[in-house]
Amino acid sequence: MLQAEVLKVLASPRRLEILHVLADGPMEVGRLAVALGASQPNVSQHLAVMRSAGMVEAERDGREIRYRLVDPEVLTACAVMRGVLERRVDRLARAADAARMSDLLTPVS
Amino acid sequence: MLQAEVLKVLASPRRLEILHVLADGPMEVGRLAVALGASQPNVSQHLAVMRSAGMVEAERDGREIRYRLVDPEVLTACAVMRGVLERRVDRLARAADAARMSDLLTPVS
DNA sequence: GGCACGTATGCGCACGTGCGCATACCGCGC
DNA sequence: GCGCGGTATGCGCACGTGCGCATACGTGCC
Repeated sequence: MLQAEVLKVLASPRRLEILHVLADGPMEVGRLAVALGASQPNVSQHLAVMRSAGMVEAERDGREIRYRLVDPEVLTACAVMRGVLERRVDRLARAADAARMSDLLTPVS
Repeated sequence: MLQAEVLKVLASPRRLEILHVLADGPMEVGRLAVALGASQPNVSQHLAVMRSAGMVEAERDGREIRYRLVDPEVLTACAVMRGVLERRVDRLARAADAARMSDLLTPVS
């Protein structure tokens, strides 16, 4: 399952944040670190992971290095995942409502 | 990032295999274990993870328990991921070709 | 009730990984 | 060359997690 490799890279809150920030356009490491409230080495490390996964590209600009998404399609995948998540939340909410309903019907359970 | 929770569940080779097997219809734990060549406790554990993530549902049938996908949309997400993966492989292949080309042009690098 | 089958759970271990920290590398300006 | 800002790398630790194994639970059958 090669997909697992891609998914492992995405299965990290920090990297997902990086992904969403880079969705609005390329950005340098330092600014990313500030935007995420994380340390620079940490961001750099995550970017290295995403880079070796072919998910982002690095481009040098003077002393700074700008990272950008290689395949914006990953955002589509994230959107689909978000849909799955939302439907799951809806189901949970509905289940909670149903539970409350049955509470009303049988107050002394 | 709630998405990370969903992605963590998917970021496992075994669970992806389970996902794809269940894509062809509900199945019992034992048959899943055989199909995957994994131990029954292991499969049961992964199913528990996917179940508490709201990804699969369990239905009792006699002594056996049949699991099925809750939201087939996750398969769509997997398909998108697969597309991302394939494009990545293509890029790598292209890069390899380019490298071979430059080797031909500059044999004594 | 006892038994066999299918499934779930608890435990221990090995391994991967995210983080902070210190530090090395690199390119620019003086 | 030297210092400085920007980035990458190495190290150690704490934590989560997948696995095998043994075992408990639950269900149908005799």
